[in-house]
Amino acid sequence: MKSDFYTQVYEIVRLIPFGRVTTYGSIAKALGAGKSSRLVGIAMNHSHEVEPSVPAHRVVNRNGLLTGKHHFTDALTMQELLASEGILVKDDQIQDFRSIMWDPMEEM
DNA sequence: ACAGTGACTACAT
DNA sequence: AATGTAGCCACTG
Repeated sequence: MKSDFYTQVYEIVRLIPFGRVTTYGSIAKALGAGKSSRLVGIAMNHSHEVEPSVPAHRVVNRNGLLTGKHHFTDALTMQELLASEGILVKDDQIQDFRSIMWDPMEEM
């Protein structure tokens, strides 16, 4: 395998349930590399060229802010995808973020 | 092999 | 509360 780390990140992101979100830090911690939250973000940056596709819109920073929305085709794509899952987004901020937060550790 | 980079976080001012 | 600085580490050129 040529980049197990990225692959592991993608796997976890695909495990995120419909209508839920998680954070970069949580994913990093689930991989046993709690200090590599930045790498998770970088991995997501390549997620668009990976198969099968990864629901990157379900990954936000620890504040529930859509920091990576500009990396999507259009700046509003991420918010719309979330909205289609019943997740309310206001000014790039996920509403009731704490309630829909999903911890990947729970599935491990 | 070395230096730069980044969809993050935590701490400091 | 808001802004700035500093660790963090796998990947790329």
